[in-house]
Amino acid sequence: MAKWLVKTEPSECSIDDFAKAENQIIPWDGVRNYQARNFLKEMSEGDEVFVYHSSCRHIGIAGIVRVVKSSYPDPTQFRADSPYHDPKSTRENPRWQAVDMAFVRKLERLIPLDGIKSMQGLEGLPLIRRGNRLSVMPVTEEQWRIILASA
DNA sequence: GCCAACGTTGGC
DNA sequence: GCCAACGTTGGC
Repeated sequence: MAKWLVKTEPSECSIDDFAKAENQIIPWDGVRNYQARNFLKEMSEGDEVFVYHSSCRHIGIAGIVRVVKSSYPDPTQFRADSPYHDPKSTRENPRWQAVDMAFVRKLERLIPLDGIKSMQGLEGLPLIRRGNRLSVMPVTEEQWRIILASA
């Protein structure tokens, strides 16, 4: 079972939104970066995912969700009224993918970015690499264990 | 295929 | 609000 991390602005979609959502499921759509999309395609049902809150007051990992539906064409790319609309994408050859994720739990205390940066053994984690902008990334079992051990 | 210009991300 | 870093676009 693979592990992942996704970034989100909590004003858009937070771990609390997962807890409150119908069936506690939210489609993870609107990803418009090829590298991130390729990781979405690799996700399988049951994979666990850290939810990282970015661009906000308390930056860090706030909770855990789980993939409940593996990748499918992101419907927002076809909607002319969506901010995620991509006029170059077609139904026959869709560019962008989404997955469905479900709430697992909120961490009792957020794991702050500073803490993550100071942990030993996370050197390979894209999140803490300088200038990194990847919004969907793999997390190794070892990295997952190290991060959770601090929670 | 190169690369400058531009828009976006995201921490501070 | 600032700005460094990065990805994308488009002219050539």
